[in-house]
Amino acid sequence: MDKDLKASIAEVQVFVASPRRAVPARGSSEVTRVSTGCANCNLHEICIPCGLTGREVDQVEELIYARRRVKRGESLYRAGDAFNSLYAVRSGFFKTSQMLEDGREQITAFYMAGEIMGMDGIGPERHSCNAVALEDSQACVILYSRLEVLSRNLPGLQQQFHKVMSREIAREHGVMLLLGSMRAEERLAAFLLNLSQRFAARRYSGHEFVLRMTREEIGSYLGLKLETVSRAFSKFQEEGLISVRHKRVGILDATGLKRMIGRGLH
Amino acid sequence: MDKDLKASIAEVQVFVASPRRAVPARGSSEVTRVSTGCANCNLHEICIPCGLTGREVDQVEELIYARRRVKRGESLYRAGDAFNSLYAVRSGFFKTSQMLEDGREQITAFYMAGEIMGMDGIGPERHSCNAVALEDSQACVILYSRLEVLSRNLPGLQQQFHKVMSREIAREHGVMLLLGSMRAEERLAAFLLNLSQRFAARRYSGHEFVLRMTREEIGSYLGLKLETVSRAFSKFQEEGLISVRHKRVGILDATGLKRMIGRGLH
DNA sequence: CGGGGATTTGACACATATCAAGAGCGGTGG
DNA sequence: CCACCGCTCTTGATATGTGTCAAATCCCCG
Repeated sequence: MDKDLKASIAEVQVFVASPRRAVPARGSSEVTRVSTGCANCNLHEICIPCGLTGREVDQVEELIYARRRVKRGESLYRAGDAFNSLYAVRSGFFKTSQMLEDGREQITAFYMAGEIMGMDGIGPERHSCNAVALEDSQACVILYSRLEVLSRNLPGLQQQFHKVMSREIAREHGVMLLLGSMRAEERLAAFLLNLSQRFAARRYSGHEFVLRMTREEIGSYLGLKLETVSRAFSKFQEEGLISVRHKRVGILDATGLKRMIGRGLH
Repeated sequence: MDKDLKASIAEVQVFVASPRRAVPARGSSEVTRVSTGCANCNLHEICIPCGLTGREVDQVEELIYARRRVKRGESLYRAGDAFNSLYAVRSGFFKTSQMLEDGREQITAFYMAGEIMGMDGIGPERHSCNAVALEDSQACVILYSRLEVLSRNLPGLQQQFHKVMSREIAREHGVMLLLGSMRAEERLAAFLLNLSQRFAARRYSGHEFVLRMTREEIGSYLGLKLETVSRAFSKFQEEGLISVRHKRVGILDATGLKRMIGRGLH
């Protein structure tokens, strides 16, 4: 039994008034009652409670049925699973991906702390992609049925939820622009700048960070092969735009990176 | 004054109880009060009212502030415009696109009757892409502020709206899969099958239809150049999968088209 | 400390882009 | 109603960006 699991057991507390039913554990991921609610969570400026008043945040906490620990490489949910809840990343890093029959995998997103996963499942009432942890992670389980009810009574929550969905749509538009009209180096530059920005928004360094995904996963997300990603990294390093050593990346010249996007050839 | 405009004026009726403010006309597009409400609209099985009871549909009609006529090539909204409403396509065909500084355009979607546009504007409270009519078209103006209020009181509407947003996210995942991991011919096959299906859902022929967009626009959507699109059309025709004559397309072998997707090379 | 996956780099292949020319069609105006 | 013009589409020849295959090195994880 590893230390994470021990910690998770120690953390079990009756926090939610009346959990309606059990959430099935998948793989070795573990389900725990939440001990720290949204009000104490340091992500409340980024996550669902963003913009809500203290009283409202207390109510929003009731949404969180439990928290799930997911170890590196394991699934939070899989394509085809029944849809019951959304997930907010509490800690760690996830990827979501779609598969083609022949095994080709397209990564559709990387999620970091405070971001919401699973919204594509609402329509079909079934998850349509796989969510896998890129490192040992935790996700808050947001029961969708409760979210529906609660957001009818809390306009602020309703608004925030709609904005979260809307931003997911807008984000994907950006990815479509990237995949449909940018060249390999532009794609990687856009990707690095995006990561940098998101780390900075979480008060981590936006200038120096560790990639949680492999070159192959970056390639899958960007519609490139891993060798092409690797070559682009090397080229950026030669040009003094970044420093790379395996997964450790330093952004040396963010302006230079921005300049390479959106100007066609050269 | 053309016949469409005359018709639009003839159509003006006080249908909505208290329009709060004028919707500014853009270009030569025209705003009219709606005469036929959602209950009579033949799209109610596809559009927002889908799944609602008759009573509920009556209430949903209050969402529709007006209808806008947009002529071919003109904008329904532009990137940067303040966001006030969503739009449901009443008739015709629209494209939405994102621009890069250097003028590259990525078409992010084609919308046909019953589909909802503009959801990416909710988060930023500003439209983030351009919506242009591909033929003379009409769109129902859904005031977002009313949608928020009404969906708090009509659970069915809330549910339907969330599903519409969710499906938009899922659709974009599909496009990302297409752009990120399919080859030119697979992309076109997927595109044609998708169009065919959507026409069929609207009781038009899914076997024979007229493309509303140019080869260049198809290419922009699929991340290809127009010549590549044209060549793929010709190849499909040679292989007996489809018939093409300019914008008129016949699907001769849907199974064959499906077979070419998702099997890697060849 | 050992082993296997991840990364880098090179050489070459191939899919798609680019450039170019001509044909077809549709809308407009005489 | 016909003829013209311009835009769209098709097709060919060539260029190029990225994929593919291969091998060596590096590290991280167990």
